[in-house]
Amino acid sequence: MSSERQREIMAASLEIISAEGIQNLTIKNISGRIGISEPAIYRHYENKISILIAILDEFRTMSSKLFSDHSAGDTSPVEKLKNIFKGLFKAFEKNPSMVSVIFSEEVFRNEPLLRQRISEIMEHNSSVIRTLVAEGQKSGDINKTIDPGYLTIIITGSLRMLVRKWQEGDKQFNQAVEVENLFGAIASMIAVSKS
Amino acid sequence: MSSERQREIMAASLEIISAEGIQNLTIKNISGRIGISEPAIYRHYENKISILIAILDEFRTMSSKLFSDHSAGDTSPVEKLKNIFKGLFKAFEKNPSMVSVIFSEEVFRNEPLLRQRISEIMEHNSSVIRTLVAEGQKSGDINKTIDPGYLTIIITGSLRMLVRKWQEGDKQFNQAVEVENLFGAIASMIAVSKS
Amino acid sequence: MSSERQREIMAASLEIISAEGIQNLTIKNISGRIGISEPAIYRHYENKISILIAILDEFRTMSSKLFSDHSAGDTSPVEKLKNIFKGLFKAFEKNPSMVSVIFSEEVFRNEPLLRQRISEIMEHNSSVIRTLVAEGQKSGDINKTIDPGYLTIIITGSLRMLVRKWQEGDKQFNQAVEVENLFGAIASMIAVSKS
Amino acid sequence: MSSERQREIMAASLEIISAEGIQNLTIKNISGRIGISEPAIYRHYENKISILIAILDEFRTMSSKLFSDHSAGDTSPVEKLKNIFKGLFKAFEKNPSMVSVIFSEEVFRNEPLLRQRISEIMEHNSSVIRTLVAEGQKSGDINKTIDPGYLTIIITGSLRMLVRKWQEGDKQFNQAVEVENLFGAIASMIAVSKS
DNA sequence: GATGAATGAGAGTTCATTCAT
DNA sequence: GATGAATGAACTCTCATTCAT
Repeated sequence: MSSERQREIMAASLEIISAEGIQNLTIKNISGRIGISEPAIYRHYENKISILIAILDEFRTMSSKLFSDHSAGDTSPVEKLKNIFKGLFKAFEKNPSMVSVIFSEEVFRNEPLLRQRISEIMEHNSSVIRTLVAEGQKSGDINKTIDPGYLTIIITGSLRMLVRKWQEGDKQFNQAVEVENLFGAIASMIAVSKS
Repeated sequence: MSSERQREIMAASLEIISAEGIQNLTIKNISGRIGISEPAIYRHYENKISILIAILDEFRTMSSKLFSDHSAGDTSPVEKLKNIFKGLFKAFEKNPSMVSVIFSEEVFRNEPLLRQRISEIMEHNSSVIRTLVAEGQKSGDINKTIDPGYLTIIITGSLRMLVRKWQEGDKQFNQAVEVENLFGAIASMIAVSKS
Repeated sequence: MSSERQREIMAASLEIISAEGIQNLTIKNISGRIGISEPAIYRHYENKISILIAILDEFRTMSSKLFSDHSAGDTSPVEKLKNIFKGLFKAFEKNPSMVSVIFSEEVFRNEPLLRQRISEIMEHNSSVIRTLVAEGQKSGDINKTIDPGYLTIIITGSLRMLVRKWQEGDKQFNQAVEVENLFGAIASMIAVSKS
Repeated sequence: MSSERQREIMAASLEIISAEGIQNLTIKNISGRIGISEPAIYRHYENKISILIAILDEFRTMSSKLFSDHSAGDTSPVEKLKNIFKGLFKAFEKNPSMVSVIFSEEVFRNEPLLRQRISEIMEHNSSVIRTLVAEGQKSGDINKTIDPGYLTIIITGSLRMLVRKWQEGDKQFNQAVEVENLFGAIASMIAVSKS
């Protein structure tokens, strides 16, 4: 679907977002990084917003795939949640600039198309988690007394906060271990007490 | 400390951030909203960044006061956490634009002074929560098996996610109830199981 | 004639010109240096140009006094010229910012009042020198074959170049010696060869 | 090396400097004179300083060529000096705005890049003159008793003063004759007295 | 596909000066 | 005498985008 040049443009954009912040994502910077002229960009994308839409769409595809992949199989819902967590973090590690995009909602505020895309992604991911939570409560793995809606907020919020901390600390900490630990903490909290 | 005009500029800025997004926070917009000329702004603030710093500093004062107020007293640590949650939300309700500022980290990325301020606020708030968590574990109110660091991530992350949802949904939901419920969920999860 | 404040303003202006260049001579800088408000300046001078006019007028008085002082007496014309040179340099040393003013013609170009003042000063000084040269030629101290007009250009140009070099080198060299030497060179060149 | 537009911009800048003074050299004025928009300038020069640097660099090239051209050949050093004088004045006559640039040191004071360029040009020209003076003294054409350093100051200073006078008088006098005469005066002063 | 040149709109900021107090 | 507040005009520079080639 995307031409080579389009992928190049998306990659350059992500690099810029990651290295210099989304505020520095200008057509000039993108074209400069690729080594083409500014107008050349417009041969491949209608305008700047389209580039970001393309990036978000790719992120959507990736994250959607990740969520459905890991929510399938016959492991327990809790195990599935953990795998989603880990998968997501692995994806961020491979493409750290994605994090900046996801956290740039405020920047996109006046761009309905971008805003909507981000909402959709969040919504979709949330719903997968909510489903897994419900499943877990049904199967008796997750404490039934907790409202699944709030539990979803807690889980997604925790995950997001960890991502933020990772990003803030210049991506230095061993995220595999941290995810495992954070998830372990959540798991132990929501597990049915076996006394 | 702040002159009347300075407060007016801060208010106008917050209104703009809230209504049109931080991207539209321009000197022209600020001065236009107040009804003065653009250069007049510079009589009261050295530059645009200083305005944002002033706003963040006010937020810091407010939130710091809120956190220390509610972390005092002789109620249980869990109760204190709940009060902090509720107080914070009340503050946001009173000044909804503050939320936009807090979530604009990505926009401030290249402004060390702003970045630092936000970090400080977050760090301080986190540390208060961590202390309360530790207290709660010591007193036997909070489950000792959960690592206090991760628990803090979970609590702050959940809170943040709720704020985000509130903002996204155009601040329509009854946040008092939502906070109560979300916190109830967390509380039940971290409570020592009394079986 | 000048009030204390006026002198203070002139002094501050000269300090700024000397330290930061005439481009940085702003009402804000002047008032800041004195420790008064900007409008206060306008109580003492009609506008910025008036300040510079006052400075130039003072320079005119000083330099005019210096030229007439040294061109009197019963020493030889050449000796008088030397004393003028030395006196001028001594004045610059005492008030180095005057040099910047004198060399700022280009900046004053669009200010007829300033331009004229500078011209007058130069013209007057030139004419004194021309007179002394003529005297010297009459008395037989200076070679008669050289045109007094060109000789004046040579003398004033040399002096100016030395001032420039002094200024460029951050006023470090021993100007007393340099003036003496430069003038010695000129003197030997224009002296009537006594062979 | 310079594109047509770049040369056009340089020319317009020089015209402005010459006609309205360097203080009126604004991007708006430059673009207005050429008949393009202000931002268009930035396609051709990074910023305003770059334009001035380009101008100074061209002046450097021109003057350096002139100095080396005339300091070669088998005429006497004094003759060479004269030719340099005449060539320089011819260049100024062809491009009178160059004079304004050269005399704008005070304006450039806070621009290290420009300051340095001017210094380099002056330094280079001085050194060529100093060399010729030394040669002339060696060959017996110039009086050996005069220190070559001071003699260089005298020669360059005189030249500069003549340029200034020419500029001040609105470039009206016959500079060819004036240069010839001034140089004649200098030449007679430094010639070895043949008595 | 790509480029050089250009542009309208707008950004933040500075400056000399004025005016009511 | 002095000040706080304000302003019109100007300045340099950036940005997304367009168009002829």
